[in-house]
Amino acid sequence: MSKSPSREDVARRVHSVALHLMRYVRSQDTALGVPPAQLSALSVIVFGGKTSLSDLAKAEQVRPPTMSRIIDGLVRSGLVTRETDKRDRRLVILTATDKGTRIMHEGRSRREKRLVDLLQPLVREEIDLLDRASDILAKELRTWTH
Amino acid sequence: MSKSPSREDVARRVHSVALHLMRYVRSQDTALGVPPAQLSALSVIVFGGKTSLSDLAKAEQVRPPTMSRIIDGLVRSGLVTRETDKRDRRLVILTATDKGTRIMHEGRSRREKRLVDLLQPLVREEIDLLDRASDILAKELRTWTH
DNA sequence: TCTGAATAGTTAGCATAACTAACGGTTAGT
DNA sequence: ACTAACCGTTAGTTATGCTAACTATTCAGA
Repeated sequence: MSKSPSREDVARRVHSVALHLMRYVRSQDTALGVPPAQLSALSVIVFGGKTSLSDLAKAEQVRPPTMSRIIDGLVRSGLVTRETDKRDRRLVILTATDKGTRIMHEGRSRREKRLVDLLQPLVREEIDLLDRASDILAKELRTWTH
Repeated sequence: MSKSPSREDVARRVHSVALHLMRYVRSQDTALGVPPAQLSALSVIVFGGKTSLSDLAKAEQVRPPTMSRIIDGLVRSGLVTRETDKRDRRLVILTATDKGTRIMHEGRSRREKRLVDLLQPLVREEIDLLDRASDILAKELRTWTH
């Protein structure tokens, strides 16, 4: 029977693991030729559907000017289209192109493969445990971000 | 009894949680007035002790020229000192100043507090579960990075 | 021992990405 | 109709990533 760890200990470990995990999966993204911030924004556009620029900026926790230039890059690469909303002409509506959608799915697939490789040696019980741990953290993160 | 999730599902959830968790804790770092890459490098110098520039670059998964400039910033802010090794005069030895050490500990404490806040509502069993999950992932990450 | 290869770090030049401040165009409220 | 609020862009600064090319130092072999 091992001693129960303190919240501080667990916080430290969870933080360290999250940090290294992100480094581990991000190494796959360079193959796509799309810079990280653009890739992240594209992901929201593809999987979240059409959005305005401000909403996207909020979702990515970035200021509007920053998002404006990220979109510049995506439009220049033909991955996203920019159009003004008919109802409210102040709004900019972003839509992923076919090319953008294709690249995003490829990227997602690459990252997932990489993570699945990592989880490969784990047994059923460990996989289930990771799933429950993810759920717990996801639930708490939702209460803090919304 | 709920159905066991596939490795792909778990990979997706773990990835998503790690992503949001990093965003959540990083929001605390702006208060320190030290940019993210510099903070990360400083962390290695403070907690890992003296290192050469190349070793630091490897640890941070960055090219030497990039690390050289990150160190420029840390030296300019008086958080780190640069000196050439006596034995091998090609090497640059980085050491954290008192100010650098102080700031690093403050940053670590802020991040941990933030994470402890997140974990606050969780019960004992959930904390233990997160601890085991961290251990599992940490172990797998070690086999892939070393 | 001397000469050439390898290693460590820096400099220069480029692209991406973050910020604030300031601005123009659009909509909404009184 | 006027004013305030809102949305997005432009301009300018700083930070961070890369490759290529360079200097200085060390090492290895003839």
